[in-house]
Amino acid sequence: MKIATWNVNSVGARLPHLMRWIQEDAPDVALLQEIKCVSEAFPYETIEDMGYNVAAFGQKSYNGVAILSKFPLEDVTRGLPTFAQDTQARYIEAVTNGVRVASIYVPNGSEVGSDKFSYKMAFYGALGDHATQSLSYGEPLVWGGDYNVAPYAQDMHDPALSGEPRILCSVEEQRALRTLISQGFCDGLRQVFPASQEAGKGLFSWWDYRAGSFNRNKGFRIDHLLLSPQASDRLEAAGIDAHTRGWERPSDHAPVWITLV
DNA sequence: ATGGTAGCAAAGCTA
Repeated sequence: MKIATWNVNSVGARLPHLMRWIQEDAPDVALLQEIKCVSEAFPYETIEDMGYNVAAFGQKSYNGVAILSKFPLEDVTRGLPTFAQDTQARYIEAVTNGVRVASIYVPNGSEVGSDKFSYKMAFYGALGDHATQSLSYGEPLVWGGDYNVAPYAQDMHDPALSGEPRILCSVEEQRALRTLISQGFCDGLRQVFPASQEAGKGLFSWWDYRAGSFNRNKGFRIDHLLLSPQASDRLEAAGIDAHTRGWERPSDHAPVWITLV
């Protein structure tokens, strides 16, 4: 069972890429972020014709998340249950083929110390509360998404940025993501590619559109798949489809995937 | 170096 997460940066603008990637990569489950459209505007027919069930939770112009699956989608939840006051579409959850999956778009945070940064930290707090509940059920759980944090120095093209007061890299953000993982998740990609080994170096999932970041491989690993123990026991393989970032008019993020036995 | 590019939507906001 292959489960992937991808921040597509507008499902409308990226539909040709999404279709090409689905055909080439054939994920069983795709967790999408930043669909940037209302739920009704999702290209359901196009994706359903490719053999997927779709559940979307969108909003106008910004944010928005979706789950695609070759298996039926059951028990769909839109919005973080522990963050009822949130007005932005950043979380959707469903059970598919016996695995409870979530597609998560953590706020970017803009600048460390800003109001948007406080919102990011509050979102992490709500995620932690929901994780406490979710992990208590002892189910296979895969939380995929754009967490907008590079948790360790090895997740940055320049390790010196780690802990610096800049967005994606700060001590506060790293603590928030590491604390979430410590509640009982495993970082799927790091499990397969330890940062201490050669294959674990230079694994990035996002490259800024500006300043030729991709061509210079100035990337960060901010998109993650977090697995409960019942999922990580079944972890077989993992990877990042970085080549999609080299396609014409790409998303600034690349798909991250795992397979479960 | 406070730039640089992309998407939405129609000027500025968000990333």
